[in-house]
Amino acid sequence: MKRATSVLFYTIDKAIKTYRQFAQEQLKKANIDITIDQWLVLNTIMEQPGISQAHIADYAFKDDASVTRIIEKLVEHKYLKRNFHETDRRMTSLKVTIKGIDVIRKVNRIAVKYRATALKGISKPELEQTEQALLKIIDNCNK
Amino acid sequence: MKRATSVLFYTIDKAIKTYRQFAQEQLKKANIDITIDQWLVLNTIMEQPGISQAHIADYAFKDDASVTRIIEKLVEHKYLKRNFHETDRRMTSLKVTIKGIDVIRKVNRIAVKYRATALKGISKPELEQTEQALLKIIDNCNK
DNA sequence: AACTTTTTACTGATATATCAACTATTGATA
DNA sequence: TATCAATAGTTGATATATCAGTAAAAAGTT
Repeated sequence: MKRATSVLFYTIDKAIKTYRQFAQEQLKKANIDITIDQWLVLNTIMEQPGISQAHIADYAFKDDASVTRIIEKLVEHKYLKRNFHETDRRMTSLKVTIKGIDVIRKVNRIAVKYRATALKGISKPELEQTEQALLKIIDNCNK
Repeated sequence: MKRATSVLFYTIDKAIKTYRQFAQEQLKKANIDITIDQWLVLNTIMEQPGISQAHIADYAFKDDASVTRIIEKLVEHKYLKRNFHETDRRMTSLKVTIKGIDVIRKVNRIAVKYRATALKGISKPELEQTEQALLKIIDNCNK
């Protein structure tokens, strides 16, 4: 981990890992039995009912295979019900259960707080500039 | 993925994943048979001969267990030799092989380029501000 | 309608992350 | 020195990421 050009990527990596650990810890403390990634997928389905797994993958920036397996876990936990799609038999029909709705509510309540904690002391312009820089990196890597 | 506070973490996650994919792709194109994480560990040992696995974990921000397994892969690939430490028998003595030195050289040559590509169009002050914001997040999550 | 391409999802293999439990060794201390 | 605590590393279990390959269905084309 050296100077200037290389160190930023190291810091990005460390920041997201630290944040994830922090977030997961907050959920554990609140006795909420779900991983951050599972929540992300579940919440995506909640917000966009009828969404396909491929679109979940796009939206949550995950691999198709990961989405398939995360959905398996969500079904095991009874946060989600999976059925065949009525008109397109390639697709699955995904329905968040009452238990799933409940866990999302709980997570969201806590998430608002820990996100604020994680961003404390960073001004809005700074946040925006940071986001812009990251978007630029994403763009640069996609060419 | 909603407004203001939550979106940044999503962007951070996406940025580091996109960058990793991009970097890994560059190595593949150059026919270099090593993963980014393996390189990170190997390079750390190269730069700090005699370093313990625990310190590698700290330095590369990885889990102890991950370091153990990454080192296994590096030994399998013959990039690294592992022996018992002479004075402290709990520790391992890690030596980068000629083949290891060679692969590090190759990666470093390419890494300089792809890092520059990934950061193209972002000014030095912007980079520094971005880094500061990320460090602040890390700090906030560690309290 | 027959054929081809695309889409959707799943599966297998491998790599890494994370947490917890564990062994062996060393260091501290009573 | 006998005991206890700390350190270094490994291992197992589980979750996720990534890539490649595959099957089934749907959509497009001739």
